[in-house]
Amino acid sequence: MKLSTKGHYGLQAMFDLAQHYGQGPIPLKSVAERQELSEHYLEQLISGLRKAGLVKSVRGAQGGYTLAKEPADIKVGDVIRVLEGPIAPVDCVNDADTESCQKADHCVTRNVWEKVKDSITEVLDSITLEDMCKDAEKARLANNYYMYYI
Amino acid sequence: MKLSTKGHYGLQAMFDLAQHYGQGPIPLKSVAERQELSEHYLEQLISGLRKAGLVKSVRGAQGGYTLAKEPADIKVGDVIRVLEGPIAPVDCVNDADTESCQKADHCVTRNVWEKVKDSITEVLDSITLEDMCKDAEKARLANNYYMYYI
DNA sequence: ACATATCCTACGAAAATGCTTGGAATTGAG
DNA sequence: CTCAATTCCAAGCATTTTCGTAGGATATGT
Repeated sequence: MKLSTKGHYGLQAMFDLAQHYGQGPIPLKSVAERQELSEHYLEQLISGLRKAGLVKSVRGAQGGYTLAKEPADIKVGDVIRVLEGPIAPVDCVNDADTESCQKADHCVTRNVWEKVKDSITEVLDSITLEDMCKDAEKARLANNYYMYYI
Repeated sequence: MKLSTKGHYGLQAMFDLAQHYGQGPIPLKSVAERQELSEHYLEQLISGLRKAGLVKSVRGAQGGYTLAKEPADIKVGDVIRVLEGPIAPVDCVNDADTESCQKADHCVTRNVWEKVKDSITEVLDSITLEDMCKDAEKARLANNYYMYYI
């Protein structure tokens, strides 16, 4: 039940873009530096996100990437589905899968994975990039408070 | 976010043992046949479950495996943790991981994975093998009903 | 004695992962 | 116009993981 680095790093990158939303195109180099990730590898990940319509790119000098929609309109689930494929612990609970298990109707273990799938989906689709930015801001304020009074 | 076949097949095997609980040791060969899995491969999976104390074995002719506890006392989460390792989409939300991310305290993406972890754990630990057996029985009855009246 | 089992170790093919490499195309700034 | 910054694209590649298979040793009821 592990996420690959695609989903892991990719969400970090999208969060970074969300934090700089409205500041024009952000070069991937700066994202990679802040998030301490390989720029070339990030490039591959963000390529998929662009094709999926989640980010927009501006080529050439002073170019970079921006979110294609407002942070409030991008769910973590949207990002993860692009980078990791369908959210489904086993193939037989993947709706898009044509040749799923014949026993599907009366398969009890399948029911377990269906519940897990629903549960993960619920969490990922309930969090937007804006939510994450607000969390970050809260954490920042809490940290300042701490530093000031101790 | 995929489960490996270890967790997938392993849970099927445990469910099979649960359905035959109280009938003495069940040879792996019969489990493998019913669940349509490789016996040799299942052997490796159940070996881990035995070492973890979830199943007991009886060697020799007329031997086999039985659950070490009642189906009601074995949670799906127990089985999955043995077969798949800690339930944690990324390492930095794995409590057992010593060298987790330094930024842990103020990492916003980490919070997302923490929520996902909690959500999966909640589901897997809320279902016991007995629950699965009851579901199977319900499905069986519903199916008979259907076959009888149509 | 023998058939039926568990137990154990090792091997191995195939796929996925996590990048790196190298270069082409685009474009704003000097 | 030139140059540096940047996206875009395709391929390669080492490592790890996955998903088993193979072969045999050990135990035990009949």
